Amino acid sequence: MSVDSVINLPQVRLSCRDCSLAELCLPRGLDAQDLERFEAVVGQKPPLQSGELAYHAGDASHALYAVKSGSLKIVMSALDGEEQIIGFSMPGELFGFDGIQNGHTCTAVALERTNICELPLDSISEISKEIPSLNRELYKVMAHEISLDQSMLLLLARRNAEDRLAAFLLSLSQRFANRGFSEVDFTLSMSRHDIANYLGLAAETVSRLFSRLADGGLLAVNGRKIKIHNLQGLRQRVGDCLGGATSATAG
Amino acid sequence: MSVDSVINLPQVRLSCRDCSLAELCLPRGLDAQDLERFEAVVGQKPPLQSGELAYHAGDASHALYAVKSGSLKIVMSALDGEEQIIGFSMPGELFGFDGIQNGHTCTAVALERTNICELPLDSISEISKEIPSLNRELYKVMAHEISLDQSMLLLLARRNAEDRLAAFLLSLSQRFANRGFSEVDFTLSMSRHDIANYLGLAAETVSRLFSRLADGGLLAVNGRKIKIHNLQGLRQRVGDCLGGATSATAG
DNA sequence: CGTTAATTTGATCATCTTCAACATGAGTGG
DNA sequence: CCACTCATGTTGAAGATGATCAAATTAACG
Repeated sequence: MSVDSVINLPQVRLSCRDCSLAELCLPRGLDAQDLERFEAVVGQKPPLQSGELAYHAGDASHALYAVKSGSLKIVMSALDGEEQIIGFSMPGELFGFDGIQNGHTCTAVALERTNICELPLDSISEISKEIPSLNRELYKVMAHEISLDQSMLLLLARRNAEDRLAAFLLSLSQRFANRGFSEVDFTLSMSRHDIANYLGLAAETVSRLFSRLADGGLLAVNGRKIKIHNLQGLRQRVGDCLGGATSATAG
Repeated sequence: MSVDSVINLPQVRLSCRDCSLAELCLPRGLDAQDLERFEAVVGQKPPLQSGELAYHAGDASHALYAVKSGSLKIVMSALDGEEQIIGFSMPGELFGFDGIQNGHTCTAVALERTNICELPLDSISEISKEIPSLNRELYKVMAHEISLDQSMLLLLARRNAEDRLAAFLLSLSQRFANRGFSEVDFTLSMSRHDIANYLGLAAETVSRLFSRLADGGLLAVNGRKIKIHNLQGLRQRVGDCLGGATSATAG
């Protein structure tokens, strides 16, 4: 799972140029010169242990974050204590968009040992004035986030449990593939309970659906280890549901 | 319902300064001088009749839009033809954020006779370089859109049918109030079918829920005319669900 | 005023939730 | 190395919520 490409010293400046995720991350649109200026404002946070928070709902939001290794869940809490997982963030993905206005509306929880880069909003805002392509890229990333959330609305409102899980697995598969990992053979970093919450289902239902998909020969499940045997079949089962939904940036 | 404050000539330049919705709309953060520059790039489209489109999924996206009067639904289509209403846009609200990147992912349909202002992306991008407060405001509006979509995810994933409808009505009530209309007495511009689609329910269920809420004495329903008798009670019924969810900008 | 669309209401059915019991597995301490 | 515990996951059975099908009623509009 580890995608670290640098030694993880807390708070060191780090080079996006040397980062294996640069093609997926915010600076993907920048030329060498602008990239250098961009790097100068990027900080690295100490690694998060599983269960630790990158930020908490209610915190003032002073930065965006990029996942360098590991993964997180982005959780929105209702006033009555009910929680909803809004998305999962994987290496190369940005998170922290929730409540750029009035402080965070979500909490970001590491699902495993996780390294993140910090992009202070002030600095970003400052340099994006002078780097139009960065400004454009930021808009794009936010518009993308909107599209993903909206695809997720369609999934929750119109699809049954099995379609939702299949779409979720396909999304993960796609995201692993984009990062150079196997698209048919991966390990989930989130619990059944987290998957269920994300998909608006009960954990028991998710468990049953995994069994059913496995019985159907589409995939093999061993705890959190997934082997997709029939990617094409899985795609067909999802139907033509989604135009690529289920989160690639979140928060 | 009509909030027109100028005569509706197609494509005329119009004054945001004279618009009764200025406080709700994008230019709310601008001083007099910047407002003038902003106005210069705003165009007005010919009024849309009920059922007409502001844009269609697949169209290149070359503008953001603001509702001047009337209302629209923002609809996302899955490849298999299934449709999901992502939000409803009311006067003073912006829409058209879907697919700023690769063309629109949604279709915007007028629910009644509707006037909209057009903010060409090129011009916006141009002048926002020179008006930092406009740039900031744009980010805020998009971040707000993300928060709303995410609150909607919580609503769809975790709340039952009655809570969803109550939350929807409260959201409308709030938005009418913000626009100077009664918060307890208003007319829906969307059909039961549209409401049901938006809330991930069947139209029959929505109809039954209206009856049930009316039987409970919380409100009176007469077709699309709603009279809320017990706003506080409605709020309690929704519980502490939402931090203000259910769409104020969409698309 | 007649025709069509929208809405309401009823009855039945399916999906998914809930409750409960059991299995598995990692981690701890004897 | 094994027993114990707590967390996580699986499976079964019953029940509830909301969907679907069907029919009746009302509203909208030319």
